[in-house]
Amino acid sequence: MRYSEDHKAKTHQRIIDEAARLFRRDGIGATGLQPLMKTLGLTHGGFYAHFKSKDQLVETALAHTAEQLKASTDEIFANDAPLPTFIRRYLSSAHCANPGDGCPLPTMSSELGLRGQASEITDQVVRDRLQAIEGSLDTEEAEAQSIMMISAMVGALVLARSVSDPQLSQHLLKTVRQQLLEQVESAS
Amino acid sequence: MRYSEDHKAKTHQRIIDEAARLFRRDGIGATGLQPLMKTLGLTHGGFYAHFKSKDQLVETALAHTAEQLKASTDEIFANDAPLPTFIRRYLSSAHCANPGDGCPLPTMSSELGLRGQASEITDQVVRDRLQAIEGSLDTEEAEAQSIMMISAMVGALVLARSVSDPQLSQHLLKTVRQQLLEQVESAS
DNA sequence: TGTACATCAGTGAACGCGCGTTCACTGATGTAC
DNA sequence: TGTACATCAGTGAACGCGCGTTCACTGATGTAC
Repeated sequence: MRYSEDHKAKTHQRIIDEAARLFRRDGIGATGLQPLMKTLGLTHGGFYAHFKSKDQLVETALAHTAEQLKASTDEIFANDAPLPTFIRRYLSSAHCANPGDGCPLPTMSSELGLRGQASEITDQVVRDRLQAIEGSLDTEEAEAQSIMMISAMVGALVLARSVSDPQLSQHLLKTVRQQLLEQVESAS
Repeated sequence: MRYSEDHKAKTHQRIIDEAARLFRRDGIGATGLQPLMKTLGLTHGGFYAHFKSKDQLVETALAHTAEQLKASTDEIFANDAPLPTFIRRYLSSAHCANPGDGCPLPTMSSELGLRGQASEITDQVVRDRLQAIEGSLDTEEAEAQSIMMISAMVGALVLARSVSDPQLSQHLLKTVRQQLLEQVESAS
């Protein structure tokens, strides 16, 4: 069957989008190409009309996630007083409950650390975020503070997702959220 | 071949120790029973003389890790001014470089979150740590501060292990270490 | 003390399964004449 | 306008591989007589 001109490009993008979701939600290793393609209503053989290998998809999907992340971060930081918004969103129950649509840092640490080329994308994500936060802090020690904030946010999300007690999970999120917001307020 | 009386118990423990290491280093899913047993100089079939299934090993190994962790934490917190020691050890280059011998929280978040029974062990690990830190803080807001500290430490380790640039990695660790140590000093 | 037997931790081939990957094939549509 | 052909995204069976698990077997040692 021959399709319309942009059909292949659309399918290509659908694969990337779904992969970016599943890699973050379930991990790279636990995401099979067969289930991935089935989710899109396709068969697994067709995958190789779009990508050379799973590894190539991983890199593409990671790059796509990084781009998306930068765009949404930049959007937040284009406004006034962006830091409280960023903190509230990052440490929201929604972000905690939907790792597939969120930040890849808390979920993919172990798998990212091992990959050579792909983990350079991680470096850029971390540096971009640090710069954005640092830029909106007027204090001395802005750099150290931005590192502390990012670390606390990533750690809080990791912990909130790891524990099985929902109350403990929410308590961790809420506490770090409030502490960081206070810190931002007192700094301005 | 029949072995000495405590031979089986020793092998049993060797399996648990190695599994606890590999689960933290490579993840549960990525750790195969065949390579695990081979590392111990055994064949894979013998595994089932010791455990009913891989799942049972996972639970046993996780419980063992939690116990070990509690023991080493308690040891640190039995001394005077334990917090600086704990912070320095947790955010050391050695801990960062050897996930297999360290805290399971930064590496196993995604895999732990999905497991029912096993993730209750995680709850206990988190609560134990919080209590230990909280107890050695004399300030008001000791609870909130201990949550912030744990989050920052876990997040810093996750980030330091995720990035590919060693300098960035060390910088993240060092900055969070110094910030937390200052915070502890100023609180006492 | 010497011999026959029981024990059972560990062996290694085999099982079904899902993985990533390959490949001969399909068939609706665009193009050539 | 009608027909023959080329295209190529997607199909689905098949590949080797490592996984978790099963099972008939081994053979050094302890026990019974």
